[in-house]
Amino acid sequence: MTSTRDDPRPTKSQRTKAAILVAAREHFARDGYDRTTVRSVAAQASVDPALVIRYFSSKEALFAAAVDVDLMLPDLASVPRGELGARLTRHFLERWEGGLSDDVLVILLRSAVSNEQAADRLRAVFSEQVASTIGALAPRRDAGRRAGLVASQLLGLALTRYLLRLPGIADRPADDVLADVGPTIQRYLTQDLG
Amino acid sequence: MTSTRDDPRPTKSQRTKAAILVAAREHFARDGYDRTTVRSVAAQASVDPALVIRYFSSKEALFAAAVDVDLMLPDLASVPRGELGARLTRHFLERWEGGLSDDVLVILLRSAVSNEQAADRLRAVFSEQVASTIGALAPRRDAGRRAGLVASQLLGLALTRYLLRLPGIADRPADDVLADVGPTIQRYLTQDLG
DNA sequence: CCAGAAAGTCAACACCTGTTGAATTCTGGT
DNA sequence: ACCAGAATTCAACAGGTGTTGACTTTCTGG
Repeated sequence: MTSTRDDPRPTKSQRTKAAILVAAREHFARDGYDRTTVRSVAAQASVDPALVIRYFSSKEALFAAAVDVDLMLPDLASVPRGELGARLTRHFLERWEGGLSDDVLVILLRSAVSNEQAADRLRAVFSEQVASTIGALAPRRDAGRRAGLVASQLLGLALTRYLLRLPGIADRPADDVLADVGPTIQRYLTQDLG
Repeated sequence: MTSTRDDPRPTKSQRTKAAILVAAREHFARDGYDRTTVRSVAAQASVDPALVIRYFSSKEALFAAAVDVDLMLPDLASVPRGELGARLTRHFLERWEGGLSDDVLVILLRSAVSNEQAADRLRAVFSEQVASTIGALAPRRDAGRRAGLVASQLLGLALTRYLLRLPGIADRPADDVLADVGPTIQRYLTQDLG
């Protein structure tokens, strides 16, 4: 055996497993679930296709592993009520735009649109992370409604800006977009709803 | 020859061609471009796969034909300025929700996310139809910006409501959604922008 | 009634997919 | 230097894809 446990340096197989995961994220993000092939992921990780299956059992399981995500939403409870919209929107933009970011969000959105399993996953992330965070701010009765509205605007922003790259929204600086969209989110979070 | 022209009853081949198109729209809408197979479209149209190719040359061309769409945007010039948001949002919801509707919008959005050709097409529809309609209302300088914002919210609504079926937005009556989202669109269309 | 065009089918191709089990190479401990 | 066991590759499978060209059926005008 190479090491029983607590070896700080990851074992060889752990490292290639991680490399496969990185390559998989890149491909899933760029091409979506269907167009991503086990062979292309393997090639990019400089590895045999069979190894990908050996480590992850199947393409579906590889996807599930690639998309295990934490939105890292800020704690909105400590934010002044009047800045909620701007704060949440900025966080969202940074999470998408950050060069360091794993491409997990792109993967999830791109794949969820044509893959029911991915859609399940996204709905789960949404209700566990977004809806519950917002639930902490609003009366229970409104929480789902507000969360849905926020999601419709923020995911719409991601869709048009990062996936479709629509002119008029994709070609503007993040700060400008923030200034326009932030107030909408603020309204959805705090405004009286009929 | 069966008829030179202006025969009111479509010829046989025109009818099966149309049937293929209907089947194709249904499959592209439900499954997206990649998962839709020429064979399954042919089967649903009760026709040989080869015929699909014979009539449309290739799967890509079939897709292009299936997605040739007219948003049928209302003429916003005749709408009172204060009702623009509600009017445009209602039109949009009806266009998606209408049982009679061809599934063209679902197809376009679902496919555009993972298919660059479809994305081109959607950007074209957007700039030719949405951006120009809005351009008629706003100063040229703001038009692109407003159109982008409107698209981000309306496509986000479609995404979360019809494709992802997020709870909190998909399970509410259209009128409720209209009441919440309409004012946002109104703001994007008419409000002063910094 | 029948030639010829139109409409549609058949069988096959070349290629690509996820996945498998056996075979091979690599590596660390004694 | 040896060798167990981990790490990885090889070759192949069964099934599905878009597309093609030759063939057959169906229709129609003279």
